[in-house]
Amino acid sequence: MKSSNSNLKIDGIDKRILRFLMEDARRPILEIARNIGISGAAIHQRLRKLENSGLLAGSKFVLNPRILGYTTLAYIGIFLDRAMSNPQAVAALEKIPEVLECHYTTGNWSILIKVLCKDNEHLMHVLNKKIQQIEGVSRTETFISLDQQIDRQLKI
Amino acid sequence: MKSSNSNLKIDGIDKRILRFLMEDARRPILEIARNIGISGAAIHQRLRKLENSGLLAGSKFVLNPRILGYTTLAYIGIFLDRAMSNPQAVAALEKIPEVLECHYTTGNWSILIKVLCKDNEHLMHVLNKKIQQIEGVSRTETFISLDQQIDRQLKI
DNA sequence: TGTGAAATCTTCTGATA
DNA sequence: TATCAGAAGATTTCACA
Repeated sequence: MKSSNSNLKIDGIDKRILRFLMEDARRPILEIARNIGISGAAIHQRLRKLENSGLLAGSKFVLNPRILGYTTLAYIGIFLDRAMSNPQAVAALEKIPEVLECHYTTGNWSILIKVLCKDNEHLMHVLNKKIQQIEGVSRTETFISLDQQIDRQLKI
Repeated sequence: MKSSNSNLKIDGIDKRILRFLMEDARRPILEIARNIGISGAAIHQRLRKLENSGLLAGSKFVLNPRILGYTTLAYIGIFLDRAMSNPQAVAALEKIPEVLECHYTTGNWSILIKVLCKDNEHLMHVLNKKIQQIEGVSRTETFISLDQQIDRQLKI
């Protein structure tokens, strides 16, 4: 639960810097500086401020899973028997590499997970041989993403 | 639908390079080179190959939304009246900045979306005043993420 | 696929307006 | 918060094993 105490004020220049870097983390600071019209040192200083504030949570290379043959994305709602088994269930899910996200949620299920598989057969295998085998898992509901239309970050 | 024709072969060195950069996109190539024990030029060459293959889909700065006061993450299943209204519904969802993901899915709903809001009140507002107002939306089911336990990319 | 070397550009820091 | 300037380091390309 990373959070910060700093009374963060981000102005329009901070936003422009962040928008550049949210699109391409490797964009040189000097290039952004030339675009915005201030010095590289100023951007450097602002980025340090933003980092200290905790707003900058890091940077990532993004892979296209299709190139590796991963074409089936699904969300799975999981019903657990007892509240007791939750942390163990999460620990078991963490060991399954196909599980990319895991949320405790309000509503019908105890847990909602996002899984990425090569194809439907692979998804079936993960469901039947891995997820259903976890102690405490009583029932699951699967929603396959037929097409992802939006994928973005918080707008700043 | 980005995809590629290249017959991609990634070896152990490619994987090590990618693992470094998936964790921190701004890690200098030369530093990775020293870690792995090959020259910077070789890494440079491999990265170009990986980029041409389409596997590298870019890089992103990651923000911590909590710092900006966004603490409520939710998934919302949407029932649409007619299949006809789907593209219009997606177009309308795209205009709502709180909507970060949108999937056509199998199962009960037509669409599953992920929304990020400041708090429950903000979420209520987005639900009642924005999402429910979209033509064709008949009913929604909301699942608030109480705690996200896993958040990662495809393991390579 | 790999390397070293050279040119160019970037990052980072410190002094200062 | 901004600037400039300099040192250290990174990127990129090329000729070649």
